[in-house]
Amino acid sequence: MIDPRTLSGFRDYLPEAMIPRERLIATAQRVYRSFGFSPIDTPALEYLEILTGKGSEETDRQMYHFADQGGRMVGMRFDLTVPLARFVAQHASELGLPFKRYHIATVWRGERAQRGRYREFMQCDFDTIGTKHVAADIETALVIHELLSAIGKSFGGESGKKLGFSIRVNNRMVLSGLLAKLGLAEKSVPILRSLDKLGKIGREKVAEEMAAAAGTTAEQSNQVLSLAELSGTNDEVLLQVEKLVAGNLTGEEGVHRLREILAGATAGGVPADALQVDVSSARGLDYYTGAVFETFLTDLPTIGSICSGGRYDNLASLFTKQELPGIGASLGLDRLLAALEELGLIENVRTPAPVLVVYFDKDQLPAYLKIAQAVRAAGIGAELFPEPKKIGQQLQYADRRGFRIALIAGERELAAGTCQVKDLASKTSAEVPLAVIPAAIAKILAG
RNA sequence: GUGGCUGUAGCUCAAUCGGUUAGAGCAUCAGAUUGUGGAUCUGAGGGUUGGGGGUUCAAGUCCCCUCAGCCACCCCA
Repeated sequence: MIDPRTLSGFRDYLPEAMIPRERLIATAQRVYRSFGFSPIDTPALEYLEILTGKGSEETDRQMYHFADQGGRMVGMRFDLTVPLARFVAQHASELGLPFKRYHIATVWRGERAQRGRYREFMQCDFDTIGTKHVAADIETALVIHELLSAIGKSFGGESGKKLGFSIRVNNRMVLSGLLAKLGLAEKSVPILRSLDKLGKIGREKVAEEMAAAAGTTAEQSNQVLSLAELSGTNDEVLLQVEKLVAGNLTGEEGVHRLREILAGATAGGVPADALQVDVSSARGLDYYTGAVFETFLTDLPTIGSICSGGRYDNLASLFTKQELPGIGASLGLDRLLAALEELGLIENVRTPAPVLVVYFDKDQLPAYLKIAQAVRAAGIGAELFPEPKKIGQQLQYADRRGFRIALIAGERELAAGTCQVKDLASKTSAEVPLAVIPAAIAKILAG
């Protein structure tokens, strides 16, 4: 016998996991579409040269790649942003700019699996290509906020539990500006990477790491750290940042754009405390050039960011001479799902249909088929139990799968042209004429 | 990819110093004289103790390798 097993970091999805997963996908689709983003898809495999050298050395190392049967070097997509850059460069003339798309698909990363970190997982990306205007930055913040709010309503809404989250905003121009002032512009990648760990390892370790990785002096490290350590309200932080980068155009522009994002988000209906300026948040991906976003769950920050993104103004430059700036973010669907599970926000439902038609009288199959079809015709999912087992067993099945309603009709009811509509949660039952079954069900489902 | 911890039934766990045929609860399935569920009772299935090798008269228990999970690093959704 072959041991049935799955690779490390790769998982099966049982119905109780897949039902909330599909619900999450549907929520993301709805939100993205409501902002005018269009769906696209791209291949899981690309020529290796398309994918490598876009994120960082580390991402190249984590990429799954191999030679195909024809000897071509191919890679499995590591994210959805790099394939998007290729896609837009290839189809720019057909798409027209600006182009807004969403893309919900699986990506693969060959890193060690952990809680909330998998080797195969789904990302839900949305991006706006072809504009540098801050309106796109603002809209990105709005979409992230709307997305997480909608997910909160869809998942904890009825149980009374709230899905708390906070969005951290930064702009890399602020850091680049300061680094330029300090004569460290060339060293920005290692410096940003060290800085990103500030919350985790503390100021002294970061300073040590910067000195080792980028050769910064104590004074330079100190300047960079003093920027990252600023605290207070968004306005207070920005005032201080402004002083530190004063005199550098890039830095001043970064501060200006951060202010515009905050103001725009407020105008767009985002509560003031939902967005937090965090100057130390830099993100490891090298391709970000401007605004940067990260989203953390208030009750489970340790699982990491569940929705991150930012502005990249020259990602497509490797594929085309046309200037294609972009901005967007990605919802980590599987990580979020792991978090929701851990927070107890996922109800144990193993059926996608709310109604079970009991196969009660073995000679009445046509009547049951007719009833089930009438319910479906009304837009409500209905399953007919596949064999005439004892009624008690069928009800037990309905309970365990999480059905909301059972339809029971025996000889007596069918002769009278009626059917019992049983609310499984309240254990109450009403006998109604066959014609009004859908209405009776709809009433229970709505209540 | 590096390091640490862990691995016994589908799940949660027992099993004395290495000592006979590896147990229990939950879950699953089947019943409890055939028109109403989450309870209870009875019974059944399910394990080469993650896999492989070694030490020993004897290994779930000790050693090595390997696979998987968790944690840290790295990185990130």
